Amino acid sequence: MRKRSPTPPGAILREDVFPALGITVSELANRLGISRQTLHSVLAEKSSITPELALRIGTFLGNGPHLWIEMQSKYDLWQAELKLKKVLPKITLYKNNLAVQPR
Amino acid sequence: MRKRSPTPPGAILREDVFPALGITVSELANRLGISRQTLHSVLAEKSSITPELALRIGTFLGNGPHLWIEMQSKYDLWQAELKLKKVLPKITLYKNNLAVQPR
DNA sequence: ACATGTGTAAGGCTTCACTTTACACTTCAG
DNA sequence: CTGAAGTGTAAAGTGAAGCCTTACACATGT
Repeated sequence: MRKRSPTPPGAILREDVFPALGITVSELANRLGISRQTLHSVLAEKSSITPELALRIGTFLGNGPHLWIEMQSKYDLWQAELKLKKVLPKITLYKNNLAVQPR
Repeated sequence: MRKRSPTPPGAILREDVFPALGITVSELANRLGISRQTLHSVLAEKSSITPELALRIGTFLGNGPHLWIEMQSKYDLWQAELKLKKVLPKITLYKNNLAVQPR
């Protein structure tokens, strides 16, 4: 388990990618075909990058959706680990009961 | 874009992994800490493998969540491509307007 | 002064995962 | 044969999440 949370994809988009584009938030939203508020909510890390949004961004940038999918997945996994850290230890490892049916 | 849909993770679980365990669906659900119906719904491909569930399964099997996360991601991406295949072509590729502000 | 872009909030819609309760069916042990 | 256990399925209810439209306040720059 990693020590600290992976950077939220919205932060990467807001701090690294978006500034390099030289367009406004509103225009980017238009180009992506989503509402300005939806994009804003992602940039503000209020909502996550859905597969559809990854596809839109990936198409617009020309780099494909994978980058964003993976970033979001890692972030989601981290969140899930946090949420389940109390219950996970209760799940006992499966041991292959090689003893099937004695004959 | 791939030609046909990736195998749903639920199918892998149902056809490959689960049969090798030698336990009942009810018991697996118990071990995972989820309801029998929830597990059934995944096995029947009615619902997907959430990050939390991937964590539970990965912990139980001892192989970690990544396998399931990735399988689900690929499946979700395929679904999204299907859903957006009409609108994606409308997203025009970003061309770096290297011409910033003429001075 | 006015237009444009932005942050933010609210209301409403829709989808989805998950739970509990419930019923019908099958299989198998006693 | 009877009953327990496992299963497939469905319904109802809850909560979370993404997305949209509408709306308002604020800043900036022409």
